[in-house]
Amino acid sequence: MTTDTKQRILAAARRMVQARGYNALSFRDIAKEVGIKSAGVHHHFPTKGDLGAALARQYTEEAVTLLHDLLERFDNEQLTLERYASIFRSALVQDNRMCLCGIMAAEHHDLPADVRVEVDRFTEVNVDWLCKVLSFREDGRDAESIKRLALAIFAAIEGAQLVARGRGDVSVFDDTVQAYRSAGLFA
Amino acid sequence: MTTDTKQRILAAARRMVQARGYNALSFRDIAKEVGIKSAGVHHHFPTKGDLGAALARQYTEEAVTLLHDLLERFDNEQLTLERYASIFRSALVQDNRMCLCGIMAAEHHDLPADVRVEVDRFTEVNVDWLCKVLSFREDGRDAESIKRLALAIFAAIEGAQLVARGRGDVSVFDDTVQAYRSAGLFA
DNA sequence: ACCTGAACACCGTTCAAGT
DNA sequence: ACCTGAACACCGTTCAAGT
Repeated sequence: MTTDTKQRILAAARRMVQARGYNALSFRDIAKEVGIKSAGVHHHFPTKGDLGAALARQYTEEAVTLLHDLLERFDNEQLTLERYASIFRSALVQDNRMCLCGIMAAEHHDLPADVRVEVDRFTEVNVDWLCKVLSFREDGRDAESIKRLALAIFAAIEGAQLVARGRGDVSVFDDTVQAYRSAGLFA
Repeated sequence: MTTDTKQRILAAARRMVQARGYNALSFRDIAKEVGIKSAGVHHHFPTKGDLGAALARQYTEEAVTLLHDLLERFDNEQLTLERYASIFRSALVQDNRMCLCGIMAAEHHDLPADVRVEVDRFTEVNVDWLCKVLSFREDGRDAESIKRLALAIFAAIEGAQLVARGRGDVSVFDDTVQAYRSAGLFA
């Protein structure tokens, strides 16, 4: 049994959104890629909002397991955060794509409510994970201060990805993350 | 003599892009706001790319003079960077809008070449300005290190804006910038 | 359950035509 | 120079109909 239509729709849609955003997501383009008609796509995802929400949900789920694995083989903060940054880097390398939730955050105004919920959850998952990584430190930081720093690291990496993508140049991402490190934003 | 149609088109378009992005920019919506037909908008800006480029050019020009004034009344680094951050903050406060070039960076794939050029120039203007601010420091940093830090500060602030907008919460921006400061990314 | 064909009201864009 | 009306090929979406 081959991968079913629903999964192929999700895969095609994911690639489109990471490359061109939620607004540029087209049922007709998806249909062309999958080999059915656009009305057929609607059978699996009644509205564009349903597709977007499913997309973001799946994306966040994958992030959860990926980050879980990364935390399991935690050795030290620097290497772990380097691996974390390299996840965002790899999106840029793949045809200058962006984090699905990063690009969707920019389109906040056009997102249906249930898509927004998933975008928020992605941020939460990342911030919570970064909190865990940072709590390995022994600098007696309180939980609130850790949470703010975690949010800052997440925002900084999203920003590095956004600016590097705008320039169409991965080395901008590398330089920026390097500067974050030497400035002391993270280990 | 009142403001002419061309300027009113640019003003309406600016508001739309900062709220919903380049892709969501609609000639028919602009026409409705200005009080003419969509074909009339094309008389002033032949293509959507022409309008986008003019928009980004005007936006960057305004940034140039704004940043110039900010540098003229430079007193110390911390206050100057606080004023700088507050520019990006004010966009969020105005109906959760974004930096025009930030949101356009996310749409990089869909931008015509001449729009991309302007988005790049905005980044350059900001980075160059930050370099000047940072060069007031007396820590004997070389030019390359200053430039990387300037790029990092710009990317970090864009990221803070992006994430805060995604959550629809200005306080996320404030917390993040505060964390950048305590982490030592900037004074 | 899964998909198509045809229709709806929208796009950006073009172009001939009006003033 | 400035704008309109009408047309073009596109959208997302709906829905009745086919298998």
